[in-house]
Amino acid sequence: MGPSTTALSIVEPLDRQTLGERAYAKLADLLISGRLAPGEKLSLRGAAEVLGVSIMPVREAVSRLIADRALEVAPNRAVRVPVMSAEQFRDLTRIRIEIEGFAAAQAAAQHTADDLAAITAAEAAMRRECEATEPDLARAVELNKTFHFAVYAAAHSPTLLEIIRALWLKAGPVINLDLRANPQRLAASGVIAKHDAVLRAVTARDSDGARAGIAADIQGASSFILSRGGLPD
Amino acid sequence: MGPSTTALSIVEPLDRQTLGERAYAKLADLLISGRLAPGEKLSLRGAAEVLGVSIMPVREAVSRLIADRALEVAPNRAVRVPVMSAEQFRDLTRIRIEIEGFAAAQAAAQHTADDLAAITAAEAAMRRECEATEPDLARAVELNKTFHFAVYAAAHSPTLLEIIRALWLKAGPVINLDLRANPQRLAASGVIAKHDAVLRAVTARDSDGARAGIAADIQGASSFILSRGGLPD
DNA sequence: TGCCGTGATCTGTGATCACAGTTAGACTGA
DNA sequence: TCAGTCTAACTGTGATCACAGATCACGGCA
Repeated sequence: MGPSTTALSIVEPLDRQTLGERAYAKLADLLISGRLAPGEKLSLRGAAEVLGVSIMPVREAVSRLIADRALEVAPNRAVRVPVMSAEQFRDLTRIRIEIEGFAAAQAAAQHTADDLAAITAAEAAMRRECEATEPDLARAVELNKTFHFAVYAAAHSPTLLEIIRALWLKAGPVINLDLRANPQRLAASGVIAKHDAVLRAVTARDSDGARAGIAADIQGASSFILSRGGLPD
Repeated sequence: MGPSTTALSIVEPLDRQTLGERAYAKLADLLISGRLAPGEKLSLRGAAEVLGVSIMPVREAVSRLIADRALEVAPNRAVRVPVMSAEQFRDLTRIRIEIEGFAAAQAAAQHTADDLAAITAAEAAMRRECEATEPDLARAVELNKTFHFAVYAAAHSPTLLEIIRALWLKAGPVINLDLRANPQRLAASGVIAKHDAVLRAVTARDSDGARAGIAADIQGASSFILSRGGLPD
């Protein structure tokens, strides 16, 4: 054994994440942050070379993302980011409002002091970035995600959190690609005001208010994107 | 080309599903129908031999199921069906009621004549099996699944359907294992009456009624299982 | 000039091999 | 008889090879 049993009992965990998991995390991040555009093709061997591993870990990561419908295989066997029709996007928005709204309501009812501190901090960081003279778009996208998931995490339901993560995997490419094309949406659509409403509702343990706030945030972004008409069908 | 161009235009589709998909479908069916018990270990090579393929397709299937939390890898790297604590099961039930209830409400509002016919037929088949002199348990489980998904399919949302399928993948082992141990639950818990209530609500386009009916069905089974106290923690 | 066959190169899928880590069983020692 | 050790047979993970199908560009024929 080691030099000391007591020392071992402390250090133990030793997160041994597999290469496949790391590849999945990397690809998932690219999707959620919208750096992989809808329709973009993805080569297993190409991705493997970029990530500096063999194609085996990439295969596992990609097969998981395909199972989540975050990627798809074309009839030609080519792997690509799905192109979402306007109707599909409306459907996804409806589901997000229902499920993320539910999570926000649960968060309002069940949050702890730590949860509230995390949510408050995330809201402040997001506000600071958006009100800066020259906002960093990539950072704003990241902070938006941080805020939402700080709220959802306060619902204390791992299963629910996982479902929402899968929804963001699908919505990410569409939403954030659009945001890249229209940076002014950050200021125009009143994201900050809606986040503030959510924060205040959660603080007041107002479940209906939290649900409505999240719904308004999601619906706002969705309507903006649909109004631009960039989606097929 | 072939002997006739007109003939080709008819036959074309030719579903070429991969071995990995078939392995996934097979394993998923085993989980949903509860033939894989919580805690049961699963060997990649063993499963591959049973399925008559190499371990590669099984690896893909298993990694997808692990991503869905329908399987888990123990710290020893052993793959097994997760053992769910009572608290986790309560959490899962709460989410199922919310999401499957939402799907039922949507189904009530948006179903077509074909949907209604499928739901009606599924309800009748389930009733027939349960009221038989000696009901076939495995068949009853299958028919219960058919009825629920006939309802959910009427919501016409592929994304929602996929989420629910993932939920059943988690709940299946617990629910159907318990059902195997307590076959009398089929008659005792009033499943038939609840399904009938759902059918009537959907027919009447009563969204709230459909939601309540599904919620009662899920809650009924969950309460029964929890009352038996077979779950750890 | 326009079109079609053809081969090189890419794709994902599947099989096989290699490896580190764990586990269980048998064997040895007292 | 029992405790300890050590080997042999597993486990999942990763790499490499093999293959069928798809894509695309080049070249020859009409």
